[in-house]
Amino acid sequence: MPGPSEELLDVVVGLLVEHGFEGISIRRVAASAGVSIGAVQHHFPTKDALLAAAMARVDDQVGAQLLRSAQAASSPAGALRAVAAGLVPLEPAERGAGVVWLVQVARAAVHEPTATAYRASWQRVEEALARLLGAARPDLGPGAVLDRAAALLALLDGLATARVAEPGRMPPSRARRLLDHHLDALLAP
Amino acid sequence: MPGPSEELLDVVVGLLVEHGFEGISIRRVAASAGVSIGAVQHHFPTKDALLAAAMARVDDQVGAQLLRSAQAASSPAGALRAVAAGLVPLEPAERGAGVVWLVQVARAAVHEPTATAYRASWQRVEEALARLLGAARPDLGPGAVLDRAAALLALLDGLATARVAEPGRMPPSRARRLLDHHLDALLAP
DNA sequence: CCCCGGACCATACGATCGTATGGTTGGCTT
DNA sequence: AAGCCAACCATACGATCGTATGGTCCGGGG
Repeated sequence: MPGPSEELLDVVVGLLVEHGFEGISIRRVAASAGVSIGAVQHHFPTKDALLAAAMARVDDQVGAQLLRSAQAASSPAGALRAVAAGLVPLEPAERGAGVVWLVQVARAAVHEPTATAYRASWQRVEEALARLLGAARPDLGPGAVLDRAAALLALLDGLATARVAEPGRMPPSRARRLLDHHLDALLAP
Repeated sequence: MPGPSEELLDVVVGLLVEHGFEGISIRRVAASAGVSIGAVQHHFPTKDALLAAAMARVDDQVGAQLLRSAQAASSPAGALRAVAAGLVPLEPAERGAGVVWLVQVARAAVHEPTATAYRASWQRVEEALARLLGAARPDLGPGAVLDRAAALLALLDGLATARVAEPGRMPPSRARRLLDHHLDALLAP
């Protein structure tokens, strides 16, 4: 059961998905959560702290979800496929997570504190992908594994971007097909 | 020679690169351009019109640049390579265009007018890539051409995102290597 | 029983925002 | 010379912003 702070963060995430960073204000968060301005201030001293906590929360949730799906797989190749699929908002219900990722990475381009957090998170993602790919393709050298993991991550980011911003051009079926095609070629001996 | 409106738009783009959409206000644009608030209002009636015009301007500039580099190539494969390289901010000097693209696509996720303009633009980009790829690989069926063009565009978007938000993890040399590797495999018979 | 600290609220302050209004140039046309 | 129009400016209005301040409520430990 989430505490009151977590409920506030979920409200922030909801507003972030709907209106982006520009649409977020302490007053709106308070109103949307049904509390007063002071309540928000009580849990998070400044707006920056509130936004940072909200982004850290979704980061943790996504990371935990990826870890779970990877551990549920029976082979490194299966785990790689699961993690890759988890990084692209294929279903419309996953669009929220994709929007949060997109507005966060755009903020990282112009806001240094956001950038440091994002870089650390995505560095870990690339390393995880490389680890799984190295286990699934023991014939590849370590340099090739790193580069192909980075290329895979770039494709995943691009698919996520298209899914979020252009769902018409990139419907779920197409995203899935492009992802599977790339993974098939990547995992072929 | 750019008129006063274009100078204002260039100022907007500069602020966009430095601070994103959140850092843009009529007053800041006016101050940064060395004119009054009323001057900005005279050329663009509202803030939305100003932002839309600024994004349309960079869109036109990028499109013209891509068209030029494609026409300068001597083969469809060369044109494809040129267009692909032009869509990724490889050099640090091109980072500005990448930042504008990233903040624009993030805004498209939460702002419908931005989304419609972005979708139209990127739809044209995918079609151009597919046309060049179809000419370079006549052995491919039209469906395969479309899908591989979309996968290439996703990779380019992901590389651009990483170049802008994580220049440490994705230095120019690595982005170029990943791009060339993908294009080599794509253009191989 | 007291009281104390965390959770929450009401309100206020100064700053900044987008936009509206009306006036002032300065060059060009007729 | 007269007038017109685009370009530009100074200022003002109401709204919203982030944050600070001081109070109220209430459940658990002394």
